[in-house]
Amino acid sequence: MPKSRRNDKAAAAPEGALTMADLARLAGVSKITVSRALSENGIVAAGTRDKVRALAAEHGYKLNVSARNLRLRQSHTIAVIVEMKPSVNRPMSDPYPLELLGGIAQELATANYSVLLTTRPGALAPAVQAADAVILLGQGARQQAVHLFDRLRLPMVVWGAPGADEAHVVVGSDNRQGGASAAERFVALGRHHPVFLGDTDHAEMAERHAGFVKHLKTHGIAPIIIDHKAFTAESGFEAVAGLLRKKTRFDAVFAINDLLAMGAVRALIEAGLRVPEDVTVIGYDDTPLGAAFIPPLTSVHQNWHEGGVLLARKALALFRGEKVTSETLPSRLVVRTT
Amino acid sequence: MPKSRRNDKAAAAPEGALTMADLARLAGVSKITVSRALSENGIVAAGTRDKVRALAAEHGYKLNVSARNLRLRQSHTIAVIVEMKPSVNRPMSDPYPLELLGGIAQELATANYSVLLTTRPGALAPAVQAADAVILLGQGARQQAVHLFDRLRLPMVVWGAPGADEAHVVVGSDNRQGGASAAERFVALGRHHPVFLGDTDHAEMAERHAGFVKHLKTHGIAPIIIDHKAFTAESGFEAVAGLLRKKTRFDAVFAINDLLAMGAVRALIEAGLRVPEDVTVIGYDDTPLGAAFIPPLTSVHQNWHEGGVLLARKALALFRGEKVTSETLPSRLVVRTT
DNA sequence: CGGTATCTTGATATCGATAACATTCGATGT
DNA sequence: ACATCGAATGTTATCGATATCAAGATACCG
Repeated sequence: MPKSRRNDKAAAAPEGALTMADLARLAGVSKITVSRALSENGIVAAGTRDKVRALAAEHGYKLNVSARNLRLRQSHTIAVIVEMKPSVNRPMSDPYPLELLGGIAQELATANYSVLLTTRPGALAPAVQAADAVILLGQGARQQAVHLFDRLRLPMVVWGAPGADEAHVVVGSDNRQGGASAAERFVALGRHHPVFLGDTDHAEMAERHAGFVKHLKTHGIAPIIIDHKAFTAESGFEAVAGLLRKKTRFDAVFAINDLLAMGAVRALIEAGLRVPEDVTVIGYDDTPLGAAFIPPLTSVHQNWHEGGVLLARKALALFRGEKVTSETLPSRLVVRTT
Repeated sequence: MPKSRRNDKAAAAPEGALTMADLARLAGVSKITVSRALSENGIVAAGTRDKVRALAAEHGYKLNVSARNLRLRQSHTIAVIVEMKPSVNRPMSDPYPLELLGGIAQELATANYSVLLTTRPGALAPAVQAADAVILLGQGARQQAVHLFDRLRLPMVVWGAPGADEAHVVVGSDNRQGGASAAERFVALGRHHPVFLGDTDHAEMAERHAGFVKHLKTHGIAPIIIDHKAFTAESGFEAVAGLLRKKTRFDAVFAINDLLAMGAVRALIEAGLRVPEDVTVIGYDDTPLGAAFIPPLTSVHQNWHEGGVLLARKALALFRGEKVTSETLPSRLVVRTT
């Protein structure tokens, strides 16, 4: 069946490829009238508009996007650059980028925009450069981000921690508050020897750390900090096992990641301790896995979907030349068993 | 700064928007020569080509994709329709769609194609309809898929199980073989009372089930089948706990998913059984989580990245009118502790 | 009934790149 | 020396939609 496809094109225009000119002929009006009738804000007599729209629907008319974009000198496209390979920093095991993408796609679809997906190496493709704006996911707001921005010269919005780098519009979760909410719970539970588990170099994690430490300080508590580069359950296990071996005294663990938290819980249970009675544990990201974990993990939830929606809106606003500011989404502690 | 953006456009073309005509003037040749010089297979004198290319690079010339696509009557775009919301069948906790997407994006980028990402509701957007082909992810090869195909009238490739529905080109993992490889290992380990844990209604899972059962049968073994709709660790835990309560005799568990497998392992360990000595467990998908689990999970690995690459290639081939067939990727058992 | 305001529609030019056909020029053969 | 061939480049037309400016139709006013 597909064999003749190529020829179909060259031979007969029909092929279902109706143009505005065709519609115009059918309706007995001019091209431009069809254009106006089909557009949202075109000024046409109600009767004409209805007739044209009916015809368009009947014949399955499809707008030629390239032609419109060429004429309007814009692409109606937002490029999303995602880091899709797993790495030390991003175990990929979480749904994070997908949920963000879902939010972005949904929001842009309602605005009649398209999502052009690329990985970093593909960012120099002409189609990307023609985008109306760029959204950056999973790059960590600094380094390469700036670089790409310079090269592309496009309005850009970044997901991450609104760090010192205020050159970009950044959307991200309130990691500081997330850290604080964990601290808050520990205080409420009367824990006095909390442990922080995670990489304090990473921008977003550093925020969680800062919020955590600060809140504890107001209660006169200084946590034990375990600066851990890896993000796996195994490393969480090891870290806590190490503490236990050294007979360090602690009664609470805040991990910057559900995986680490799960490893920590395992280590505690294997050592014969009770969770949460002896040691209470809080993770981060509120992954489905943490929720399905046994015992179900208490974790800080980030609203990724909404984050995606926000990224999309800001990208569009930026393109339109509106004033756009960075924004931080609230995170909230989801209390389960641990 | 962005305030004047709109006017910039209307006012001065400069704005970095160099066209072929501009380049032609600079190089002292005609537009078409520039076009040929910049294209891969244009016939131009080597000297001219180099001069033009140098100029293009120097001035940062960017091809206007809309114009090219309009003229060539194709979009150089493949639409990827993904189900991005979590569901009973797809816990989203696995990297599955992202890795596929990564493979697709990479392959299409090298072919100078763009990836247009949409969710199902966005599939009727003009930009999607203009795509050269469509790739469907996470829809389960039947139902809606056909529907969309009819509506869109586009070459289409689907990720999933090459079921009875041979109307489409389907790329997927060899789930039957995956199931068989689990059975094979159980046999090799001398286990005689294996359990199958998973939803046999779901197309892909049904394949795993079939392969598993069939291979066991050749060794005269009939597994216990637990037809389980949920895909969470908790439900895996419950299922195995139930078996233990009923004092069912079993020495091996094959779960169609790492989460279920992890739950199963937990149930076994909590019941005082040793894994893998008393009961050996095999999961599916080889997720980073399973690998980081304690004990590290033995699991069937699917090559998603390659799957993405294949989907992309087939989509392109289909568009070009070449003959394209469904294809099944081998899966392999990754043996770890369990 | 003339004249102006309003509404609706149309003719033309244009966005930027490329295919198809035309042309120029030097080289080669006899 | 002339005809012919082929490489290199140019001219023109075109893809489909829309902004701009102009014109026709209708209504309303005094």
